[in-house]
Amino acid sequence: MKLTSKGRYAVTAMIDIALNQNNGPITLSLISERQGISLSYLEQLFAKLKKADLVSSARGPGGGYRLSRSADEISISQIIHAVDEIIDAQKCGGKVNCQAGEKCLSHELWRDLSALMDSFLKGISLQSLLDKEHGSAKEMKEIKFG
Amino acid sequence: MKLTSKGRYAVTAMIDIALNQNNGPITLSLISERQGISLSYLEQLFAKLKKADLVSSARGPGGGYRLSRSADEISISQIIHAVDEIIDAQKCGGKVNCQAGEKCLSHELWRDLSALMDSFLKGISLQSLLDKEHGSAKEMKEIKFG
DNA sequence: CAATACTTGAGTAATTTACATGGTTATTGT
DNA sequence: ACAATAACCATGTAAATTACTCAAGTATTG
Repeated sequence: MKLTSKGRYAVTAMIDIALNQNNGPITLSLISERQGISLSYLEQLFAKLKKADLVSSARGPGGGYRLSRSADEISISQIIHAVDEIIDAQKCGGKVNCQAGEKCLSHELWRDLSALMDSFLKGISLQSLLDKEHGSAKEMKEIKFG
Repeated sequence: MKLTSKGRYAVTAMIDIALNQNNGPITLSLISERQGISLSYLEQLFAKLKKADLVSSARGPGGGYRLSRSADEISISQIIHAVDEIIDAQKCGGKVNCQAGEKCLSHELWRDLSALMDSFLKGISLQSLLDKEHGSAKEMKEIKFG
């Protein structure tokens, strides 16, 4: 779980598409203008978003990107994970015996927290963000430690 | 709201202290050895953690750091915020009129998400992490959009 | 007074971020 | 067929951030 401005750019772009895709596919040029993100950077991001099957593309005039699924089937977690690489929680492997040590305990606890945060973001869909009406309490009831 | 490996280091270090501070203050050298973080980097992080009043320090032999409050009064949110600077959600100010535009709408939605995420991490205390028994459902009931 | 350990600061290699540039391929309308 | 469009692809890079080294200073203990 990692959360940087890169993830913000991705989520922002996905929001832009979700809001405008009624009239057909959205070009990256349009998103670039509207959101103030460089075209080149958007290309990088959308290569990953496509690889993660969150958007589909159409070439040529009238082409662009659209969501590959309905907005309530796309979670914020998926978007973040598509573009932001994961924080390596264990560099334990190596000389140090890190099976029962203090080190691994802390790492384990961090991994728990990371999983918890991910579950949280899995419960928030792109659509619910747009609607501003995702009752988080309802969705959160399922989240527990493994 | 920002979340990088820097935040992970901070949380890990705080966990280390919480687990060991019974016998008195914990030195950064110890944390450095146990967690595999460089002393110099820990010094940077703990300067901020102290500034945020999450730890208190004692100099000289037998000195070190301890939590400035009980572990269940320190939230993960506080730790993260102490070391990780906030993502600038609005670069809208400038030439573009960004009061009602698409741009500001996306930014507003991101800010909502950010706030939601923060509320979530506010509900998780250092202690509950250690206990692995923070029923998130109970805590989450309060979280709603503004 | 010597050892400890926090405090402070300057400097730096490595990585990541965000962008620029210059192409190529596929699709559309004329 | 032929432009125009827009996704795709690759390389390069300035700026920022990360995580660290090194070197001093200051407060506390025994």
